[in-house]
Amino acid sequence: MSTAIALFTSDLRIHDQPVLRAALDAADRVVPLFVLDDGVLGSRFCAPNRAAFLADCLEDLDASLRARGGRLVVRRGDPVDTAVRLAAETGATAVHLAAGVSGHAQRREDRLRRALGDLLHIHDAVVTVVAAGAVTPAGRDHFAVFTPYLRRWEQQPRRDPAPTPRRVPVPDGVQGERMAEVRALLASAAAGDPSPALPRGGETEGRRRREAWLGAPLDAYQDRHDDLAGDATSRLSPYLHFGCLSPTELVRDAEAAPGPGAAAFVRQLAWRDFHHQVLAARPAAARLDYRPRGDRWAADEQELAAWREGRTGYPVVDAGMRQLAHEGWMHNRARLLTASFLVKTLYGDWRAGAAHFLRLLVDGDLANNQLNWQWVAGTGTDTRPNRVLNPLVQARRFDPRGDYVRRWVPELASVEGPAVHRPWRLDPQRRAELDYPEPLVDLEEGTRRFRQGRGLS
DNA sequence: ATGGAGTTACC
DNA sequence: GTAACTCCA
Repeated sequence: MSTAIALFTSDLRIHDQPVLRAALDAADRVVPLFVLDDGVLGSRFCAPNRAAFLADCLEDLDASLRARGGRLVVRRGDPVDTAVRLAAETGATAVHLAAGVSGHAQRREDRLRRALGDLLHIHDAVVTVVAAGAVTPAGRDHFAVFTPYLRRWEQQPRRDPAPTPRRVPVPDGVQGERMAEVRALLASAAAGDPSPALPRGGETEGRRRREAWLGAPLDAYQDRHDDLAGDATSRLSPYLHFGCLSPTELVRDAEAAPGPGAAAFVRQLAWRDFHHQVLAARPAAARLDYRPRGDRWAADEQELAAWREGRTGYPVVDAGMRQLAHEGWMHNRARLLTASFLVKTLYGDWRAGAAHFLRLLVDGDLANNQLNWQWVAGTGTDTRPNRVLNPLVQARRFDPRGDYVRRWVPELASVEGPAVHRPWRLDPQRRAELDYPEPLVDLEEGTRRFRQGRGLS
């Protein structure tokens, strides 16, 4: 009787799960293992929203495995030590793992390889459609420009989705935490309570939302995905981040849908792969400027706090920040405009903004988050560093009636129409009644502030 | 405003 | 010939 370990990370699903599939194909019995990483649990990365979502994912995965005669083994500790110890304990002759792109994932992979040698099997294209590094430009290790990347990405042959296992035979007597204990551990390790309107995690919920999204016509996506109040986005990002959904399956099924909306949606999924291949090649870009531009970031702590709490005095910015706090999620257009406000208007360091997003976003993904922030900050792969998103222009374009603001900024709920975007123009008595902050900076009087640090000798 | 055309640089 | 860069939007 041979045994293999399927080490789950950001691939918490049983459908199109190459890691689990390979373990099952290669051995008689499989230990599906998830390690609550002490290094993550005890750090600032243990964000309440993702910890709660993760508990849902693990519970759902355990239930799916139990329905197939198995279960999920969850242990707390160092993932490498835990996997090595479990391999010795069960006599496992193989450990299967999905390739990761972050520095943390790469170090974990390296340590596992040193400890396990040939026993370790790394699987590509589990968390992305095209594996990081699978396509590269001549003479470089990664693409720095999206359009040529997309061309190659589209031509790349797709992996066939792995068949869903019917039976998962798990050896008897393998110790693991009970699911109630897992949830309690995650809740106590998290620094604070989850957002009130956090979505439910797990593959089952993810697939339900996937079917709903693909079942409705995708036509409108191209025209409406930027509309803040319309909220016509898939909201599948948390499920993709935790691997509850296979991006390969999602792209295949979206491509089967007709029309330009489907292509626009697939394009967004390609951006995900693009950022993953950048981070895999430059893991330090999670912290350091991809292209250092000599910026001198200037926002003070009070301005930063006002931004975090959604009281900058710019209603569309504050609406985004409050949606983030309430749902653990923000409309992508709002992410761009709130990020631009911090970085380009207040001159706040993108790292501070990215850290706040990572604390709250339930889909908070190192590659997408840090590299999108760098894109906005002008330090990323983009070669146009001086792009500024004016919140008033963004508001007019993407929340023309002001509905998004009224939904998320209750102080302004009584202000009708697009006037809600400029509360400073209301008469003074009305403004006093609203109890809404004065704008942190004036963007209407031609006093546009330019970023500092550029062009200085 | 997560672009396009034209140019440069390097395979 | 391809990807990155520059300028122009």
